[in-house]
Amino acid sequence: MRGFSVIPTQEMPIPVTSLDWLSAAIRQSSTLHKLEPGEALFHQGDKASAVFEVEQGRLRLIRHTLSSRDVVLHTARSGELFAEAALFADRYHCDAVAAVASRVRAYPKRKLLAAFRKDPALGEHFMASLANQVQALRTQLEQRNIRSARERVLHYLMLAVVEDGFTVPLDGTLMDLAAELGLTHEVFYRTLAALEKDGIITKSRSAITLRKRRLV
Amino acid sequence: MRGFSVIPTQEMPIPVTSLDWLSAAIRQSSTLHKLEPGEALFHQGDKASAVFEVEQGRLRLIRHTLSSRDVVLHTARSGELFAEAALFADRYHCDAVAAVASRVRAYPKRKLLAAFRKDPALGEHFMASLANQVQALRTQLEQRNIRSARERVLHYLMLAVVEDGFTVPLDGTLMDLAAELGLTHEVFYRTLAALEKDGIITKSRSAITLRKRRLV
DNA sequence: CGAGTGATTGACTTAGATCAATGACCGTGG
DNA sequence: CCACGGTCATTGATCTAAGTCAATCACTCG
Repeated sequence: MRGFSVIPTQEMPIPVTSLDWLSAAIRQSSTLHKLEPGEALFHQGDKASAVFEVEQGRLRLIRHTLSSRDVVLHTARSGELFAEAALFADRYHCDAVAAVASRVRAYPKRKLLAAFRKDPALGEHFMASLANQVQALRTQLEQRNIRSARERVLHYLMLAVVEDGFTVPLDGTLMDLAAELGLTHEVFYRTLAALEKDGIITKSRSAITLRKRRLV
Repeated sequence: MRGFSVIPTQEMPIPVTSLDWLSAAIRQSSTLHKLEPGEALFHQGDKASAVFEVEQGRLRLIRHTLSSRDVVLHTARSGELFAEAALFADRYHCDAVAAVASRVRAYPKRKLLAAFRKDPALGEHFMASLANQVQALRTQLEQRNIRSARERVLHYLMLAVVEDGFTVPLDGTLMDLAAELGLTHEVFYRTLAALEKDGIITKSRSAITLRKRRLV
């Protein structure tokens, strides 16, 4: 069984979709949108009316620049919340376009803000979730500063570890993990193989385990 | 004169130190701390009592892992706010250690929370700033997914542009910029040189300018 | 006027990307 | 029940762009 491990949210690198509390409180006023591949959810300059959650699929946030080319600001994946800044902005400052067929839940900005005002605890929740995301993203960025694949992977593993301090449960595919680390899957496989050969980790289908070490 | 350009906060890649409003409101209850190189500001497990701003210097946020080695979660630089998550956590989950002699301003958590409760607008401000940081960080991460130095630099330039859509003012040194882009300064210089040779940009001491292009 | 730092360019090396092939596994439909 | 197509995992061979080492020049600051 996967996807069952209880991982402290702070520890995890990315989505941290603990907007369950959000859903619970605001679900009823949210709406669902289905998008064809290539279809736009909103455009740069549109009135910012909602914050979104990707239920399924993948959306690209794209900025159109004056100097011709378009720039991808972010790719939002399954489970992620995006366009949070819409809460405080008047208009969207980029396009959101489905990269593949996607399903998106929209949380109306006014409702959210109203809910936050009415129930400050809810607002604090949201604030906390943002703060955690900031931390996680900064950590991921720090990780990307590590050039060596081996060190990068180790950096990740040491942080992705569960409470025992040694086990990293594997939830998705290794390919996805490779992408998250900013490595090609080939290099990632090789690196894991090398680490295993050097006795630094052991690897099973469901987890990677750091071996205890005496010396640094 | 540098450091004078007015850049919409959303656009910028990283610090976005628009906590001026914060300072204004809470400055008086904040305290200043001076740190020697190597000196710790707080330790993993300490009661989380404050959020900090680097006024000068550079701090490393370090997590101690069970599997011996320490991991750098983040390096906070001049102007950056850090340990925001302390607001919602009971204890710090990493050490903060001065990388060089540094000066740090501490904003007591209780004061901040109290202020947010008393003046919801202030809280919303803070929330907005967090949301913007999340966006900026995600964008920077997207940028790091671009392997080619040339494309990465272009990606950066197109987003760092001021309102005219073509001018990127140079505030710090090119070396710093290179680091921010995750490139060695040599490669960065070469890339800029190549882009200039190809007529895609022009470069002066104080700015880089994207040349208009007809075709993609 | 020297020391220190940033900017710049050349030469060389290498780690990671890329291309390719193979086997394991899994669901599905006949 | 099995053959087939698809995805993931894995490994080999090769290539190249980015990293590394190194040298030079311009500039600023005491």
